[in-house]
Amino acid sequence: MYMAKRLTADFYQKHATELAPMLLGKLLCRAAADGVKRHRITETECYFGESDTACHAHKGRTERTKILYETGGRAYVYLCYGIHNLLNVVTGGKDFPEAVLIRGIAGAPGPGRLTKLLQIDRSLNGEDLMTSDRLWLEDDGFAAAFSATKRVGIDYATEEYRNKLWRYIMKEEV
DNA sequence: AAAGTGATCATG
DNA sequence: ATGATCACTTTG
Repeated sequence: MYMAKRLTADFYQKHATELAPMLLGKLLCRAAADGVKRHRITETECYFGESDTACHAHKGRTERTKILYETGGRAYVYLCYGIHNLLNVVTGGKDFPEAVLIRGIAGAPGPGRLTKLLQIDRSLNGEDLMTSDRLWLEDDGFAAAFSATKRVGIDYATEEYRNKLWRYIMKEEV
């Protein structure tokens, strides 16, 4: 048996392209009034650098995107379509913008649904996942099989980047 | 298929 | 100050 342990700095400093599939099967942990809830991540998607036309930072550093340029291990939460809070994990080294969008957890498919369930909103933007007592990630040794597909909802990106297989979906447990 | 909803960013 | 644009979800 493997004790769940919090993910640490060296893990988050990998590139988003490498880390996105590794986040599948990890536990998204959220402190609530009635205790800590843990949810297994089932779907992720990565956004990688200013050259990625789907990445929020593709037009450079702004007030909203500056968190993406930080060293990996922070949360990037933003409001999408005026309604949904979307949770990303900032990855990689300092001054290179990249992140992994958490698109689904067990029992709550959809990036907007899971944040509603876990009550994650922009007050958690910038949260340090390595030290926070409100939001963090753990590894309990679960190894996930997965498939890679194209990202969704990014019609505005160039064809090259629309076609990247940067969405990772965990296969059903058997 | 289309609305709902509001922060963000570029433009004036 | 204003307007276009969205990394979605729900409803019909």
